[in-house]
Amino acid sequence: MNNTDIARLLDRMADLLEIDDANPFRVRAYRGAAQTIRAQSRGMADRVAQDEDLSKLPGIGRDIAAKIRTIVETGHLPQLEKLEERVPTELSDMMRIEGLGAKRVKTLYRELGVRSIDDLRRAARAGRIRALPGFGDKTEHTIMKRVDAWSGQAPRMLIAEVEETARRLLAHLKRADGVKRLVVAGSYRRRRETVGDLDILATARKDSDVIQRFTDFDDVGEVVSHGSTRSTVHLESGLQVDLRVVPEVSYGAALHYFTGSKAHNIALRKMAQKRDLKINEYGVYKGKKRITGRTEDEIYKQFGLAYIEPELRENRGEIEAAREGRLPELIGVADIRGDLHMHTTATDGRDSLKDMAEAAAERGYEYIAITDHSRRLTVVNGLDEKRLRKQIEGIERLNERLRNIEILTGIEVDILEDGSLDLPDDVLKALDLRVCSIHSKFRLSRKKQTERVLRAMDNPYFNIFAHPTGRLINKRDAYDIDIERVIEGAKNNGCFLEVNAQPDRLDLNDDACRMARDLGVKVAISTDAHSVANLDYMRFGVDQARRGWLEAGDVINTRSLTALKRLLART
DNA sequence: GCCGTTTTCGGCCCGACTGTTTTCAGTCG
Repeated sequence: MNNTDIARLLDRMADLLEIDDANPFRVRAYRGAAQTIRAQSRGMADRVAQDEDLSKLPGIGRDIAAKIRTIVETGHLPQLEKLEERVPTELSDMMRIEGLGAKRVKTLYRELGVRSIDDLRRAARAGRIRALPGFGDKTEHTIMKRVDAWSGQAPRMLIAEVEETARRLLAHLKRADGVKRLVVAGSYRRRRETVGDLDILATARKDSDVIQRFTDFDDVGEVVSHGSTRSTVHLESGLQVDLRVVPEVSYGAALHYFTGSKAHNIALRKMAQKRDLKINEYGVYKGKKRITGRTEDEIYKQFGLAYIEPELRENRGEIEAAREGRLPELIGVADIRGDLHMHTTATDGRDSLKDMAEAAAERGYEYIAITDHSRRLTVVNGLDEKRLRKQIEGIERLNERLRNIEILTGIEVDILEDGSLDLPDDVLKALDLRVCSIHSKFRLSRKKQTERVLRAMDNPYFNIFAHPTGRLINKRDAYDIDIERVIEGAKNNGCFLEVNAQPDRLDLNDDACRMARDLGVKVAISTDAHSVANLDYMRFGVDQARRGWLEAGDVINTRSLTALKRLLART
């Protein structure tokens, strides 16, 4: 049971309770707990195994903590199963259809015996829904449309995938009359690795046609709502986009409100309550009087807080840190001096050594490392000793010609099942740097996988552990590994961990970055580029590092070449 | 069901939009 599974069970519990007319605050408690769990990158199973007190997590008390423990230990939630005897569990699925909440689902069930999405489709087609109290022709029609378009859970999209859409949409909206500011808020602005929808905030004159322009956008598949200050659409791609329009004086408050996270906003709202103030999307209010809200900075100042970067707004201690003046000074893309993981045509890269080096120089880097795969990865024509030595010579020749960038010789060497590295020490020794990674035997036990890596780190030529958990977002789970022990192993051996900047890896994730920082282990942010274009992934890695509270000093490829070489020497 | 340096009981965010309603309930974020 991973966190998503546990959160899903709690959400289901909330749905069924709501249909069952339970106390609404009790329902909300389950939803809140599910949300907290989803926001954790560390597994609940892990915490339970460590015997941690789950009720320390926000929104999780004694009761739900015990339920989580039960779920982890048995895979079941007895209270949910009890409830399912009375309320069909599929009703919870029906609530995923937009426009259907607990009340309507309950009516459909009680009046028409509709208990699944298939039932719902049949009832809508037969025209039985429009006769129900509170329903009508239009509602029946929308339900039919949405049921037909229904494809199960809409997956969160990679942030890199939605960026292009966001850019085009903003460019389109910019040409509306009377629009002043346009910005994407929400998890996109917090730079989460995936986003569920896009939240666009605009400030505009009252008579602006920005909302009309929004619903007229080429890619719009369905206009869900269209009011005077907000509108929601679904794009053809399935992505939901919300636009909200507020007056200029409310810009800061609205930006803060719609950037979230929800947990961060709630924490701040509680601070406001204590001071007899109220925060909403229009400003900070004392009674009916708006006292601030033009900028986010003003709002934080109002509560005696330093400005908190969007990437930190997850209610993971950033408010306390802002109060005590100990927020990190987050790393930026401009701090990066080189890229330490990339491939060429020698293995599975698309561009030549020379092209990669020149492209890196164009991006202002002082150094790069060429790290093609090692021999074990035969499918990508991994380098054996002979071909690697040849590549080293090629790099030496190129270094003599290129003046503005230094190419480090390197390898992405496989960590074999027994923890040995895929090339002999005397070969590894000839290189400037070794990136080590796992590409096989993903399914070892946690103990074996962890020890495999720790043993590999004993090799004096192990520098950087690449994509340390092996996860591919939306495609493959992380292999089972004790990342805390791995970080400690890196610390003991003078090794580093990678933040792989590929948009579907972003591995280490934010929480693990923070753990590394807390344990005093530095990371390398690398693109693992397989083409010149991939070099631009760097900013996604930097985003993830920022979410993990990392400063420039925590990242080895912000160092000068001399300082970097000293770190790689493992002395 | 959660939460608490004023509370262990009594609060718990609220504004916008839609459709079905003659003044508002349901849903969403």
